[in-house]
Amino acid sequence: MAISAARNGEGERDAPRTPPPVVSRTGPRRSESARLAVLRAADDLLVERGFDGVTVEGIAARAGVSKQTIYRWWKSKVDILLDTIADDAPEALAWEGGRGTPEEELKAQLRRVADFLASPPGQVLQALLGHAQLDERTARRLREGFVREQRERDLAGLRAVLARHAGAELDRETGSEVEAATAERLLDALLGPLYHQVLVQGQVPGPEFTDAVAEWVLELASR
Amino acid sequence: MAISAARNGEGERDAPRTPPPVVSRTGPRRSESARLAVLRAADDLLVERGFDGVTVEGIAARAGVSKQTIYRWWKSKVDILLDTIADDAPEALAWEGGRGTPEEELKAQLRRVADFLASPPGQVLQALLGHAQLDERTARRLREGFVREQRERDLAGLRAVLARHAGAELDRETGSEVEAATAERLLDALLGPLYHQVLVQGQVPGPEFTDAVAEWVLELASR
Amino acid sequence: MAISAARNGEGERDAPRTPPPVVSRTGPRRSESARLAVLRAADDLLVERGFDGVTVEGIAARAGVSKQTIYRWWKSKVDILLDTIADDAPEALAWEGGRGTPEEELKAQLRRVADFLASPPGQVLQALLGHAQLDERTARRLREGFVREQRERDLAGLRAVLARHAGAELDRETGSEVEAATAERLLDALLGPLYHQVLVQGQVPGPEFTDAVAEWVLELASR
Amino acid sequence: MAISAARNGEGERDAPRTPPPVVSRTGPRRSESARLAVLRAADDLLVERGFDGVTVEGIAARAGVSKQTIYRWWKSKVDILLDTIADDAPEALAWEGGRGTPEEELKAQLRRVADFLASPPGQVLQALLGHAQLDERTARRLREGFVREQRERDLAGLRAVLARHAGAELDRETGSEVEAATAERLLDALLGPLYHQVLVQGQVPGPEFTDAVAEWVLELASR
DNA sequence: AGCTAAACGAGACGGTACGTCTGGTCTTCTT
DNA sequence: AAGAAGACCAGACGTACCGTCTCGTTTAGCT
Repeated sequence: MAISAARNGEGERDAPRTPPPVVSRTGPRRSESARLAVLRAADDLLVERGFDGVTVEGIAARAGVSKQTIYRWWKSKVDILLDTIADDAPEALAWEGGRGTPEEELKAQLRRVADFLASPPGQVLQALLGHAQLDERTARRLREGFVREQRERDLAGLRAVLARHAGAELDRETGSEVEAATAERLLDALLGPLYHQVLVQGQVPGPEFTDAVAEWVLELASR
Repeated sequence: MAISAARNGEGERDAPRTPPPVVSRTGPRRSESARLAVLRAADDLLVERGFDGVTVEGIAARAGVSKQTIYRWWKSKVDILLDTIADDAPEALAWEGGRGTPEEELKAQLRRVADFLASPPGQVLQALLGHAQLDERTARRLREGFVREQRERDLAGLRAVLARHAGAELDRETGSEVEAATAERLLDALLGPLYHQVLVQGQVPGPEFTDAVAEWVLELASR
Repeated sequence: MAISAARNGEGERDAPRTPPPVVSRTGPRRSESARLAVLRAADDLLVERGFDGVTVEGIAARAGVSKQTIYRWWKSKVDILLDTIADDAPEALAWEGGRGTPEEELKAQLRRVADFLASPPGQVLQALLGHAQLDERTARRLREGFVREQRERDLAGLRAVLARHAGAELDRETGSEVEAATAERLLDALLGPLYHQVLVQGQVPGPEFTDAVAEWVLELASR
Repeated sequence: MAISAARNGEGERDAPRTPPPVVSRTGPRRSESARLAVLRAADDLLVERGFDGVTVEGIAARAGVSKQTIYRWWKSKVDILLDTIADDAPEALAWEGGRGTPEEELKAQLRRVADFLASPPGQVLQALLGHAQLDERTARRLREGFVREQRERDLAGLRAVLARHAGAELDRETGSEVEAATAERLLDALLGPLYHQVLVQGQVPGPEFTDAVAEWVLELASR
């Protein structure tokens, strides 16, 4: 729900970010096939050769597109990679509300995040998170864009689950809604260990890890 | 304790990893002042201009040293940065056992980690963790070196604290020693949220955050 | 006289060289204002910024015309410049027969050539002659077009002057008409030093230079 | 004679024009083989593909040298071409004093110039003269360098021939030395027609042309 | 008064070369 | 032998124009 709303709000967002042309204009429109070929090529190169193996020239060559076409629409290879996750990540990381018990849902969601991080788009995200440590501009764009949006989706999803969880546990009490600051910290408790494993230890943990973390978070949520 | 032992074992480790020259030799020895100037210059440049602003040529220029001298002793700028944290991090991240209650000690330790991450050597570590996402070689060297060693120190420290905590809570029970796998997960629960804040959200959280996390970990440890 | 004939024959020559449309047609005709704006812009740019400063895009921008409009009517910027001199040069370089003595006429003509070379259209010619050294296609078009035609006009003009000169000198002799090959060489003797000064030495010589050359040519013509 | 003197004065001139290093310096010296490979490649490319076919990248590729090495020593491809003629032209255009009669010597010299212009280095000169019409910087460098120096050599050579010619004609008269300004103009009369043919008409004339011009110049020199 | 075809503006696109930058390696001289 | 100096190959960077190619819009003449 939150997701489809979000999708509505950003449907064309990966297309040129210029505001809709107020005056009618003439001439050819941006080539959608070129755009997709570039995103595809960047993604492939990153998985195949790693971040340093992604070069604008390499993308251009593999996408069958000229360098200038890339520079017309993107400022850097980082911009391109940001677009690829903007295309792929939101649906892969969407909360699927209301399937099974809260515990089941939370475990499923955390597994989904782990699976995503292991997938090609997830590798792109890892690389961008890495580059964000090295480059302030990348950091800002990533955090003000994807990270912030995803965090909002995650907060909404988590709070929904916790509300159901609290309701099921004691449906007579009043304090149904989780306090905002608490939800933030519980989200960190949920995602932190996973990202720590991935970014610091360099491995995507399996279900036994994510399931245990999910259980802990529910325990902590119950005080 | 564990730390000073580690220090003994790695005293010159940041110097060239070649085994000590067995046969006597002639000619000038490696210039220690050059080595320090290089490490210093690399650190300064990273803080001032960020990772991309650190170049071997730039380090050479600022350290008043020739490029070849750097390449003679280090393979890359990453090697240099690895050396700088090997010098600084272990003591900054050492567990100071037995001061106050277990809870106080755990909170203090987590604050110490946060403070370290905000300090110049911590920025170097952040940058290296970032670069490790982009470069397999860096990832291996960092994780097989500093990350592994620090994790061992952290595990030992955490288990000591938990033992004290368990003992204080119920000193009649048998299960004093925390199970290894559980300690690993509790360590992730302790450090994960902090690293997540730093690496993903891009901000070093304050004491209210780290204290809350430390409390949760103790809660979880008590089942 | 010969000139006006030539002008008749090439009046629209700078317009598209396509044969007149046999079938009747509809739609707008070529915009004369666009054509003039382009020629004007090209000329201005060449004088202001030199040959390399003349770009098709620059011409289009300054003329307020689209690139495609230029490429519809000209194949290259060289084509445009060729058109500008085809418009201007023939009259500026015309021989004005029968004013004063042969010597006066010859001197006046050579001064006129020098003046032309110093004028904006003359700079265009210099640039085209320069470019002809670098580009075979330009060389052919320039030499088969303007250069050949101008040479014919010059030969005719010179022979007329020499005929008058010979007649005045010894009007009893038979050999009035100058032999064709000789006239060619005398023309080279007349123009060569001037062009040499301009193209090799890089300066347009003054009247004392051109007058002396003209005198010499008359001397040589008298054997 | 004048030539060998000139050669002495410019022996290393094509090497880096920086003054001899006053302070002793260390490190590798400029690679002479790279320098020669570059000059050679530029010359070849010009003859094979024309001026526009000469690109810095193409030269680098053919010479087996990196672009940076070229840009370290030359500012542009024009600089490289200037060096190639500085290497080749002076000897090809040297006056060989005192062989045969003045007339024979003058004819031989003019033929030599024509032959040079038809040779590969002569094509380079043509191209540079062409480019000098298009680019002020090239013009200055060419004229202040090679053109000026060659003109001095030519003036000396011509004056020597004319002196012999005047002496042979009337060895009792006083006015042996030709006046400077006159020599300049006679040189223009000698070279002008040839360069005019080459640069404007686009063809290198044969001996019948150059011989006739040489004869005329001697005639004019005799008043 | 339409109809229709050309001319035109705007500008996206694949290319090619530019001149700059840094990375690592290697060579030469000095200490 | 270590070190300073710096030449060298390699290759990506981001820019500038090129000449070609759609697109819609505007404008004449012809029905």
